[in-house]
Amino acid sequence: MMQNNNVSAGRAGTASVDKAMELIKRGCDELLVEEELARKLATGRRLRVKLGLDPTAPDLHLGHTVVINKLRHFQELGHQVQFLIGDFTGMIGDPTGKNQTRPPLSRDDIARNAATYREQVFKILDPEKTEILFNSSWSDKLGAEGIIRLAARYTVARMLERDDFGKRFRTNQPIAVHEFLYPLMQGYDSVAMKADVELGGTDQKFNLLVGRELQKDYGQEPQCILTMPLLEGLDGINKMSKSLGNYVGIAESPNEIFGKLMSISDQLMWRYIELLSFEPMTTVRAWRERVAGGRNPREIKVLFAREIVARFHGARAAEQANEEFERRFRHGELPEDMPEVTLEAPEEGLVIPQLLKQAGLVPSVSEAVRMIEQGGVKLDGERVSDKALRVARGRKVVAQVGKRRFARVALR
RNA sequence: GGAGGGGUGCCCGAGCGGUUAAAGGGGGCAGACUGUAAAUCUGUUGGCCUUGCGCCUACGUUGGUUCGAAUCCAACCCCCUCCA
Repeated sequence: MMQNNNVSAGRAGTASVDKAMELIKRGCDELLVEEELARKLATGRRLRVKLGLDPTAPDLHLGHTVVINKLRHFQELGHQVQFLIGDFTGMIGDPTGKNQTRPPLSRDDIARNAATYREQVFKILDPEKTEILFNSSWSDKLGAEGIIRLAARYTVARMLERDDFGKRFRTNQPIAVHEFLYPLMQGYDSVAMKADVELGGTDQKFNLLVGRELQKDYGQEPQCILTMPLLEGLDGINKMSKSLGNYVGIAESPNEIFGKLMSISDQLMWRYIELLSFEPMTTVRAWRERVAGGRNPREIKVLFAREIVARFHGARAAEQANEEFERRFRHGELPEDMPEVTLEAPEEGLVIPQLLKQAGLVPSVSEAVRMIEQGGVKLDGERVSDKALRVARGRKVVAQVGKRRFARVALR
């Protein structure tokens, strides 16, 4: 399931450093400072690569995996990943972007979330080269005095360099004092971990840079920072997020993942491939040429969708999802399995809108009527145009609404 | 503490006494087409049934005025802007 891009670890001449740099830079937004990273790589040392995560919301989607994939690249190059669960910083709540405060999490919640992370993340990462850490283990020890000393190392002016702080300050929006602590604590994590590289989304750039500064302050070699773009959701406009419903969850079924990936636009496909595929760049370039030469982009999308399904569910599942998709959407056949329901019918039979509603295919009879009027309803493959149609007791039918909702309905 | 502005359907946003289940846009859904759950075009988008120019629910909350209110009045709740 995990492919090896056969780039071997460390101990390397400039040629392999160059190769490593190409892999590391793939899809990334910004790498600071490039020469420093090249130098670190050239030592042949096993680098400590840090990624910090909230202890909340462990339902990962493909957007989250963009950064995790990059960690994997580092592992392929032989380096050590340090997966940091921010159980201490979680109490502060990163003010980046949003303004709603999160409810504080209990120790149990955090432990459970960490376990879920581990489970999901190891579908991508190599457990042998991954360490999981909790920042409370050093932050708790700081105490009030330690935090004050830490806070003394940074100035308000520098804090206001962060775009959202600056903007809020200029427009008289509130900034709570503790919000300044977040970047500081995150930076202190890098000190405590002696991180060589820290990854994050583009929105994390400021926080990552604070880590660099603090490390210098503590007499350490500063970490390099690597930011990854935020992945657009299925709509191609907003960033992928669960609340917008434009996401592909990595725990979703093979058919769902496959279908959702097939539904992205032909243009967006390339973005997804760049950020999510592990295929070598040479292959991707060849794909682009093929499509530019008139090949159907659908073919490439299939390859990509299969790769992603295989990553989370294995190659067999990917193949089956592919076949199922072909059957249903190219040839318009019935899905492999569909929900079966048994409904009570009155003597004179059950009217079709009721049937659809009771079978759970539509949320209301009004919706059912609308669907019939629009020609979206089929019974045993036959389009239904009469909304007063009754289905007799004792019959078994396959009811369909649109292209994707099916049920096998028995009436008694 | 003072002065203003505002809360409308999934979201944004018009309406400012009747013909308003509420313009327009976004999103969603369906259909056509197709190369796919791409793109494009069209339609649709509160619920219920006895499908009728039917009934119920809905414009922050609660009351009131009126034959009739999202639209007017009162009180309350919440949000925003400016001043201090």
